[in-house]
Amino acid sequence: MLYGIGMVSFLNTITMKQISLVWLRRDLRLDDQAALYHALKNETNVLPLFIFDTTILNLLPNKFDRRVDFIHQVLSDMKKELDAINSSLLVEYGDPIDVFSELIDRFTIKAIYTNRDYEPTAIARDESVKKLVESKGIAFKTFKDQCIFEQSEIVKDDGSPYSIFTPYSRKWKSKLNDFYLKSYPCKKYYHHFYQGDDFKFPDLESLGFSKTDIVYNKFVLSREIVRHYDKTRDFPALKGTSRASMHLRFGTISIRKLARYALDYNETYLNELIWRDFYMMILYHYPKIVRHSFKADYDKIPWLNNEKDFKAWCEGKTGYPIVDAGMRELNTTGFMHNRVRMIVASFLTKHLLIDWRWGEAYFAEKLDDYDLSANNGGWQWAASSGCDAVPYFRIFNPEEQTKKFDPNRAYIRKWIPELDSLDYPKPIVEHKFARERALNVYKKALAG
DNA sequence: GGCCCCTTCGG
DNA sequence: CGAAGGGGC
Repeated sequence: MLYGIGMVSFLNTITMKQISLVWLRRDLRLDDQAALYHALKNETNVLPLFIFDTTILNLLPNKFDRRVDFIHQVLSDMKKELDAINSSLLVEYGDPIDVFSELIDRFTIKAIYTNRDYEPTAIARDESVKKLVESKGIAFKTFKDQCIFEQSEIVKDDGSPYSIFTPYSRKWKSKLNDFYLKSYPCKKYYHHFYQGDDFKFPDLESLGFSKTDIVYNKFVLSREIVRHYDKTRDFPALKGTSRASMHLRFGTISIRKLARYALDYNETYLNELIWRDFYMMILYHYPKIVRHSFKADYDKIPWLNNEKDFKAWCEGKTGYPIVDAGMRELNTTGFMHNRVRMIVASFLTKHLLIDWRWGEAYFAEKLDDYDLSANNGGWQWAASSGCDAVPYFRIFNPEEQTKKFDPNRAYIRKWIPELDSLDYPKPIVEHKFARERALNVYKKALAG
């Protein structure tokens, strides 16, 4: 009897097709995708896998999360595309280590292909998965896909990483050539996709989440916006930015495609893409910045961290219209124009002397395009604690920023309809007083 | 064996 | 694009 059961599972194993997995994470597309390309080129029976990672999902306080809904919609589209070529998509739910333990028993897996992620927790996760699968004789192969240049590809002549953007970007541009921007021609090897069984696709509710107002559409970059980017990007009332951030975050657009556009049409736009590479590189080399100031001295600042002020900032009730408009845009849509992100971050860290970590955590919760490297970089830039940050004595004046970048107050009025009524709050702190206070607190902390 | 040219190939 | 490698001389 025991012999019989063993025999059945033995037969199942040897008759089962050997497959290779492409573990999708923030690269949710089937074209110009590095890991997918290499898997399809080198292997047969290639099956894409996505894991709804409970170690991430369990930390999301709001079950109406646009990001989870977005991923779910993207995967649903992808599955249709794969179904159409008689292939499939494997979607799992759980801690990746447990999921892979289970998959190793369920399938005969030859190799796992995936694209590198540079966040410390992702690096640790991938290390432990690699250890697990390699102990079972399964290859674990990783590729560069998220950025143009990663890790130590752009370093100073002595091999050390840059911490100043301008020389970094110069080196970046000098190293760039068409080959780095070339699209990975995945379609050429589509016949190597796994053929056969259809795998169950979970609905959003079974993952513990609910439908939101987000609708996923394939991202189309506007050539006109990129062409005029340098002239329009700072005006939040205009449609002057590419709105690519969420697609870059989840990989529904290829960075190479955007960089080709940028190179052809607008240098300023290209620089913004280089900032993205720069901050990913910085996070890779200095993972301590997740919790600590890049410039250690700045962790000596005695933040006031007034809860009432923080709440007013979060809710868009500081009495500073440009700040409040930004926060309301964020709370309502999950997005905030980048010029306004800088203004609200400067206001929180300098006017209110609230720890940049509080602001960053709030953005992490609310931004649909939230990305650790870019957000940490942006917050530490505004707080002056970061690499190549704004100097501490440069404090954005909200009124001056408004005059320059929202002169007709069109953006402000869009988000604050009650602006001219008594319902709109008085400023929670006076600008001149707050500015002097910030200067004194920063100066004293950095001197001591 | 050494050099040059041309093709291939990598991310 | 630029490096590497094969073939011809």
